[in-house]
Amino acid sequence: MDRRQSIVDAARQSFSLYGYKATTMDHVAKIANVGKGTIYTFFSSKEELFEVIVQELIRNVKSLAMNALDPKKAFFENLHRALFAVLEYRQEEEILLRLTREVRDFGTPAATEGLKRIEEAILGFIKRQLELGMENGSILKCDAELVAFMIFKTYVALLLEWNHEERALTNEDIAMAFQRVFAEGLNP
Amino acid sequence: MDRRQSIVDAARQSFSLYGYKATTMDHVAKIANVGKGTIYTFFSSKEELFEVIVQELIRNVKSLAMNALDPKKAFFENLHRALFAVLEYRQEEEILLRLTREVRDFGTPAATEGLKRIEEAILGFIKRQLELGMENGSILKCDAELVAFMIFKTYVALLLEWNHEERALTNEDIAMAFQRVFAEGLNP
DNA sequence: ACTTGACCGTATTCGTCATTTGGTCAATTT
DNA sequence: AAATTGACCAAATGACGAATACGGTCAAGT
Repeated sequence: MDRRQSIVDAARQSFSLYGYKATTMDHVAKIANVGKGTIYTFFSSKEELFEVIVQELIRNVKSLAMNALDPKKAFFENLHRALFAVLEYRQEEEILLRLTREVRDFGTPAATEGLKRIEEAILGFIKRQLELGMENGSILKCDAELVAFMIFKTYVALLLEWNHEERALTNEDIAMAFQRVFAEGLNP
Repeated sequence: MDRRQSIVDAARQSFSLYGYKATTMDHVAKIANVGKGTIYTFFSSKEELFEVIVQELIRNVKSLAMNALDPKKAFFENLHRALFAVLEYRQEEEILLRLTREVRDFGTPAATEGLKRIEEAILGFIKRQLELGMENGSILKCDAELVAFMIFKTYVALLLEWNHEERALTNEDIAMAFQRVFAEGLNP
């Protein structure tokens, strides 16, 4: 295994366990079994190393979303499937949990920026699906950028902010609400 | 003017300027021109004093929402008018800005709880409007609690989190998006 | 009877010094 | 000659203890 990959793997591990701020380059070097200065032959800074990890996460998210789509299913069902897959990944991927907590607790600039980039990738995916949906007649014409934002924020709020203990939301609850509100609308 | 009201007014002023945490009872006493011990003849604790201010804010929010409704306008236009009024108030009322910032920066428990109570009052208003709308046939049957949550979270995200400098959102943009997505739906 | 502000235990803040960190580069290794 | 290392450095961060502040209390004063 080459050194660059060892360093990237070590960094991913450390960011996952300790977050961005508490990850030291000394520690990354030790995990990777290289001298600290060797890191700087591949990456100009801690931030650039983190950027590589963020790019990785973005690729994973996009891949997950694409793989959740099933050509035989309806537009909104697919959108729900993709979003659910992505947000489920976000709930399980250790490094994302870590970074989310760090941003919430400390507002670390690099972590904040990294998570923002990932969110933008998700929004971009939704926007493209909306545009495709309009082209092939699956949905009516709308402002794709704005609607993507609305859908995403609502979805995230449902998954992360809905806190009624007597009434937990199931995956089906969310899919149905999604269909009811965004697909069908509330007008008689 | 009675002492109790002086104390409440002084507290509102101090919470507005310094937030919950940095507001001291000594300072409130000085603004109100009373001895510190006098505060405790009316309120058993700092939290109880804060609670009175929160109740006030909730009353204001409810009143604003109700006053924005116009019987001659359509359901969603009214809902947008009420939400816009409430969130505009939230953007301008000094104490709410202060508390929001404090929760974001420090997560002060009392401030967090207070803002949550205000949010619940807004959600309650939306839910009631949805229920009334269903009763009089303005909207189709739906899960009022869940839909109120979705509408509110989307609205807040549009007002507070939409950050595209090349494309600021106007009141009309939001009203139209609201109508397009929640009222009409996206299905052909 | 009501009001006050000194007092108290606890919590918080602040200044200081010790330690750590990201990045550098001379020395060492390959 | 090229690649690697880890000691070093200035700046940043953290730990610690003393000083100060805070919410709540109540004896003294009005």
